[in-house]
Amino acid sequence: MRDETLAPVADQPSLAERIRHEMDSFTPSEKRAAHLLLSHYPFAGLDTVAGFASRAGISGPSALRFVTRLGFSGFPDFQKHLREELEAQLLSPLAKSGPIDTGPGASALASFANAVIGNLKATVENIAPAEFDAVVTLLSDPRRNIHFTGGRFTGAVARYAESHFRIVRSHVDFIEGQPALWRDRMIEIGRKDVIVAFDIRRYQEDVTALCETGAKQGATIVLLTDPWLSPIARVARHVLPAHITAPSNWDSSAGLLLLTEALVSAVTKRLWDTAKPRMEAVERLRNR
Amino acid sequence: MRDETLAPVADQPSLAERIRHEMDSFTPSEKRAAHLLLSHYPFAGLDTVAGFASRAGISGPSALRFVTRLGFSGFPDFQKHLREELEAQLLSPLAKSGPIDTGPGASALASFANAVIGNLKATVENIAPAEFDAVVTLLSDPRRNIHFTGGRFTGAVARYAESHFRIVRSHVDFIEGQPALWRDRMIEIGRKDVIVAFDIRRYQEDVTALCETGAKQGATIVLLTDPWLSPIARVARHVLPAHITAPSNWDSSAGLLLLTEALVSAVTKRLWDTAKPRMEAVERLRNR
DNA sequence: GCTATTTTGAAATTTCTGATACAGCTTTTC
DNA sequence: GAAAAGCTGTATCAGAAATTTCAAAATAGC
Repeated sequence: MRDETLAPVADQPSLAERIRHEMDSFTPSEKRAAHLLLSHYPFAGLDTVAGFASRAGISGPSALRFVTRLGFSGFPDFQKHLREELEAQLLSPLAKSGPIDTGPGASALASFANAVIGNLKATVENIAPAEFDAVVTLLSDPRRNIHFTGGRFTGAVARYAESHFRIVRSHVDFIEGQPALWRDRMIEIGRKDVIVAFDIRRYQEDVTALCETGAKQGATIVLLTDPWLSPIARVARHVLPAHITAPSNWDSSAGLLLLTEALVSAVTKRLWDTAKPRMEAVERLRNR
Repeated sequence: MRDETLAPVADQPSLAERIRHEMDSFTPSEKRAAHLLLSHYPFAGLDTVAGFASRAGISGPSALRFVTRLGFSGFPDFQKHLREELEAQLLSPLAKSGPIDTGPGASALASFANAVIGNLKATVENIAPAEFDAVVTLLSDPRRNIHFTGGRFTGAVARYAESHFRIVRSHVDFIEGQPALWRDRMIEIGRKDVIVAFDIRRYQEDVTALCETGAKQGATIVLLTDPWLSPIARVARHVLPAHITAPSNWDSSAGLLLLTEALVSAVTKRLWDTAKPRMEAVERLRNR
């Protein structure tokens, strides 16, 4: 575990923080429950057990075990805590530094930007540092092969990731989503491989199929998705959810890009001794 | 079709207001319920019927009658409304505007995110609304052909743009940066064409060459670049600069993505009458 | 590759909650 | 001051929700 930071603000450590810190000690279904709760904190937890469980993609009993593990005597006790925390938070004088430009005259660009910024904050706050670090460690392992893939829109983000990682380290490639293009490549996927998949709602079946096939062959799956979790979460070792809703007819991938860039940055630092010469070599090739 | 998420703006009068307004017409026990609810709004209402009733000093049935009178079909319905109202209020952009967590123990992800958010704000503030609108108008002209292109990293953002615009309107394509791949296509480029180029520092000569060739043949160039301006700016009609510095060995493209998504959003709205059927058609093809 | 351990969900069980019927009480009206 | 109308609470019930049990499935350990 890394930082032992106490409450960043004045209030007592919220349940959300505790969950983030304990994230890596959770079982897979507990992690799912935790992700759901954190991504819609704390409202997801105010649902019924059955509702919460089904939204998290787990069974009722697993949801119960999750709250028991957090130290509550039962689901009602858990909900009571959430309500009280929420009330305390809402009644506290929230320091609200204003957004860029409020008011009806705000330009379309400015209000769109505000929404995106809100997404980025929510995304960061809902990701456990331990989970992020675990992914950094995984992607920094030079003995692993890293494969990036994504859906029709997220594919571009996957490419963006690949174009950076390709320079930082070796054994990096991009896999097109369409099954016809990866079927034959899968024979080489095994325990040494890591598949980093980008998949947000209107989840794509072909990407899911790719990950399921990979997982079956022993590959480690890292998933960057939305708070509702792509079905790939079922087979993923690590899940990093990003908020994507925007005042638009389209979802925003800015959160995914943020995570991607943060991962690139962290892995580059971690592998600096080997990454630096590689980056210099690339520069030399470009400048000739 | 995806659901049309509207901006979370001017919400209807909250339940609290309605209760205050109708207070006079309540029976004595209804007034007790109302007072409790208003004095601990809305948390008191999230309790069980029995809990709410006993705190209000009334019986269960009276509490039920109270919520029925407010127009809800039952207690669960009433609670659902309260939760939704609360969530909408808490998640409104205002609540998310301070910096994330600036302490020394802040995670790497959080401080990276703060830098990116700073970039987004700076980007928005340095772009003239008129310039942005002009680009929207240009990209909304159905008689124009739109070509997207970009460098080794920004190319992914250009692809992202293309994959959205391709659905919203026709005559959209992506041009690979390498001259060998576009030389022959340039013969078709002329006055009716728009080239949208993404280019940030370590400016790529091949992208510059593409734009210069296009400009010479009468195409309109739109450039998304960094504040130091790619050389393409000399031939560009419109320039949208984005801040890109981050606490990393790499630049951040988040500002470019923000501009891209804002453009997609604005053009989609502008062309809604024709974009909607196109989007529906794409959905239908995907779902077969 | 097999066993021991952990994790998980379907089904059964228990608890509790929201809803209702009805009788007593209070207030209003003539 | 009596009857009618309205309001309220007790007792009860039906249904839903939380919880427990237990066997299957997955995982880890050797």
